[in-house]
Amino acid sequence: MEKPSIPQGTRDFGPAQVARRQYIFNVIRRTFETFGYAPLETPTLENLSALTGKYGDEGDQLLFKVLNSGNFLVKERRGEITPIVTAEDLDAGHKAVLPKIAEKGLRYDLTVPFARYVAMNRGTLTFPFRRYQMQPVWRADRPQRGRYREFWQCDADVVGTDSLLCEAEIVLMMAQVFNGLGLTDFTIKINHRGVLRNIYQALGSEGTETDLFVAIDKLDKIGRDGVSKELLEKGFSEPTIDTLFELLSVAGSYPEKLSRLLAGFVTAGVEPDGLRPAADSEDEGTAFYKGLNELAEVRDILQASGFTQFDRLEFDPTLARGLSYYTGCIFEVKINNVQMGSVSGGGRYDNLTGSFGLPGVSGVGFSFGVDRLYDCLESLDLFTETGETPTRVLLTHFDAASGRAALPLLAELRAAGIPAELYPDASKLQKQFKYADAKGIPLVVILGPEELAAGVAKVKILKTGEERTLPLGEVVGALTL
RNA sequence: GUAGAUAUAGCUCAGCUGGUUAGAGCGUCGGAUUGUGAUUCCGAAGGUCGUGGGUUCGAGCCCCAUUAUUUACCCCA
Repeated sequence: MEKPSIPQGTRDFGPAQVARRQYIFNVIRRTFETFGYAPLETPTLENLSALTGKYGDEGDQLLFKVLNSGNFLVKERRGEITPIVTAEDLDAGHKAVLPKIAEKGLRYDLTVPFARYVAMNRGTLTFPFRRYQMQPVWRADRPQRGRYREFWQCDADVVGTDSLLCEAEIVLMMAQVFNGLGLTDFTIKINHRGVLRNIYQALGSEGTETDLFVAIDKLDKIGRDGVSKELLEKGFSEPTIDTLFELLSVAGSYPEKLSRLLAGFVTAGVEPDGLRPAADSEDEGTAFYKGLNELAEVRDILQASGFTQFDRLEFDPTLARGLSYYTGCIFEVKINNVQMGSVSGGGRYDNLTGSFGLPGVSGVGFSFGVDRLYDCLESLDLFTETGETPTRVLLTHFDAASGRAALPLLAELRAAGIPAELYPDASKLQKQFKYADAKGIPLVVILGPEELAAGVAKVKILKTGEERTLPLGEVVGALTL
């Protein structure tokens, strides 16, 4: 017989796990709704063409493709058979064959399907449109710690405004969720694609932007030497790399880093996005860089909103993030006292709906990785007690007569909203008690021949061992209290 | 895609330089207690040692292949 198994990188969730996961979902959902986001669900399958090209080359390779149904090799119409995959296609390799045999794919994230939805429903939506979405996504990645092939994201996005209030609210929501889950030691990292572009410009535009971003994103992981080595291989010169590290080494608080980078960009002669008139003189004004400026404003809005956890918010100019659709602010959150990749991330995308025929709609959003949050909470032992079953009361079963006699009480309990079950078999009472104990059911009602004769029921509280005898008619009332 | 580790009872793992009938703890089931759980005591069931080859008088142990799991890289939630 074949050993039962499930595909690599997927998991079953037992009752206890589901209860814990629901707890996480509820904290997130409550936060999203508090900020005015409305729920949305989209299909598991998307047209492959809607997914490709949005996540960079690496991302495209991680898409799960779904084979066309039926005979995907030939098309038969009125007896006429034409090949779908030709010999030339096969010669050209899998990349030529793929789009002909797989037209659908599993969603890779929730942001791109959302952009597709917005473009399709532009006529009926009221902008700015805020939506949240909690659904599984799939990536054909090699599974390892904190990485699964099927995992759940909780996404909140707002489109149709480029107000930085939205960015600030993302920080507020992130903090609210982590605080709500009891995860106190977190760091929200923030950066801006504009800052990264300015850094690239400050280097005199050597090499390619992507190579630069990919390399510096790894700074905290492989260190300065590792990044230098990688950049040298990508064609950056040594003096350029020195300039880079000088820029990246800015230290201090969030605002201090901003002003130091500003000075660095001016020194390097980076073309500013404009000039801001000086406050009281007739100077030529100070250089104005959109990225730095927006980061400063996000912080101002947070301050005005009563946000206090600035020690948890870090401006990190090395944060890059791989998803290629980001254009403005970018976010990433790490839980510090546990070894786990980022548990949340997001950013602004100016033109994601453009690829679906709706240009000029800016959006910003972020996402929580539920599975990683779960792993963090578990390794930090932060789950409060969650039972294996919702059942609160177990009715015991002695024989056919007592089992039958318990049914009215069972119905009464359920009608009163108390989750209850009757042990289905007339097993030994010992066994029924063991069952209640193993499942964490707090109350056992004993309704045997003796009790029935007297018109009473015994209610036992398992935790304390306390047992009370009540008239049958008062049981539900006593348990409701 | 690249590199490493692991695979023995339902679960977690022992198993000596290759040597007779492969062990423990937990869990399960039964009994002590025929109407009272979690504690205690007694007992039982449960394994073709991932799979397929090979070396050997003899393989859970050594060699080869294969599959699965897992860790790191890449990338990401």
